[in-house]
Amino acid sequence: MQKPARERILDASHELMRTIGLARTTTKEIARAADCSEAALYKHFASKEELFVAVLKERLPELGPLLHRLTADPGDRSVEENLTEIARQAVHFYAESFPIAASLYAETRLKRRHDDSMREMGTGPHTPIEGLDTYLRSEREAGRVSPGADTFAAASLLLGACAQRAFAYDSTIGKEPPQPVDEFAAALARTLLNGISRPASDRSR
Amino acid sequence: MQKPARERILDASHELMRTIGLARTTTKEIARAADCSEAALYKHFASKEELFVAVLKERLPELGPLLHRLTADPGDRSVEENLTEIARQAVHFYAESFPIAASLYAETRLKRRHDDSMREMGTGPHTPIEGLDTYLRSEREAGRVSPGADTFAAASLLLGACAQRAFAYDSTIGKEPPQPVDEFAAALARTLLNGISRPASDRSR
DNA sequence: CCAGAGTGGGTGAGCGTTCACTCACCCGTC
DNA sequence: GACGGGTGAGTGAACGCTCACCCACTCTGG
Repeated sequence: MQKPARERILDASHELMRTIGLARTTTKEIARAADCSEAALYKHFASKEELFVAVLKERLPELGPLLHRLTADPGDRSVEENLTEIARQAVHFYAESFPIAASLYAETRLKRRHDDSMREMGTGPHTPIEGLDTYLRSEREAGRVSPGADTFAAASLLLGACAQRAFAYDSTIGKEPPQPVDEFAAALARTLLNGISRPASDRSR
Repeated sequence: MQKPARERILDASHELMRTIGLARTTTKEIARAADCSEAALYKHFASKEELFVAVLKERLPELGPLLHRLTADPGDRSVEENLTEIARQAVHFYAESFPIAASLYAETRLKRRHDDSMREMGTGPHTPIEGLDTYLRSEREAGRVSPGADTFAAASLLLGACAQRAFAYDSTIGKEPPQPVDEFAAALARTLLNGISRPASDRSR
């Protein structure tokens, strides 16, 4: 036996939730994947629901650190480079966490418990947006972003696009995605910065 | 009895899926809500899974019509007004359809069936993006959008933000949303059009 | 004209299966 | 000898689904 059983159980649950879905992730399947008995699950977790809450709390990745780092120290990269990097990370983050987070909608009881535990920790699905909002505000104060910019709207746009990609294009599994991640991220950052309206100086044409 | 049983069953299933979640929507609950026997369900649908597929196909709203209408005839409203209206509709669309669509991730078998039936109909979660992309391209050709604009990125940004709002802020039920829908939609459209970078003419300050 | 067969929509009871969970018991380590 | 960590064999409940049967209505042949 390699890792301690608790870790193996969490890993196995996480993997099953991602692949066969929350509903089909039964105690029997978890036990088989974690190479232990069903009874062993209950030595480590009081109930299946508590096991799931633990998976959500201990296995889902976070986007916060990157955003905090950039806010604290924007570095010498341009805003566009920073936004591109954020978009790249966000695409990965949502691709990994979205399927599991989404499946909570099938079990509203479990979802409520998870929401509560999130609220206690002062976090939730809205915190990446607020983190990016904060970063953009600091760039605005540094004069690297337009003074009139709506930073919350901008944060919603960028992260929304990344999250949407996770579920709008996973049904097309097998086919390649419409655009490589790097290209997609760069296009988002560029478009968000420049806007799409015809420049005023160009209106006469 | 009012409406035909088939309709009552579809309505009841739809309502239950929204409120208590896909997993807790059992045949017994559906029968009770539709005011008929469990056996009656199977007179109208071959299996529970087929019933769900029917609900998804016949009860989920669509965003396509608005987008096609605007593409065919942009009308005399400005691009910003049109984008604001699209964002408003999209927020409602996603708020209604997202919880159910998301819960499919809990049942990957069912999700695959739904994906297949979507593919046959030539539609899916990516079609609103493509529809908006088409609309923006037509505006670009009409010269009302910057020639260099990446219309796909822009479409991803706008609709992504609307979809994200549906799940990033529904765990905060009880509290009011961070921003009224109309205001949010207007801010998104404005930000997307103008961008957030400091204007070139302003770089000297 | 009308007996009677067929049909669409409905039911109550209950089938087999699977689920989350428990219990009595076991074994190596302080 | 207490105890943390593990097991195999269950348990009751809940699930999706089926079965035999029922009723109201429509069609049809003598």
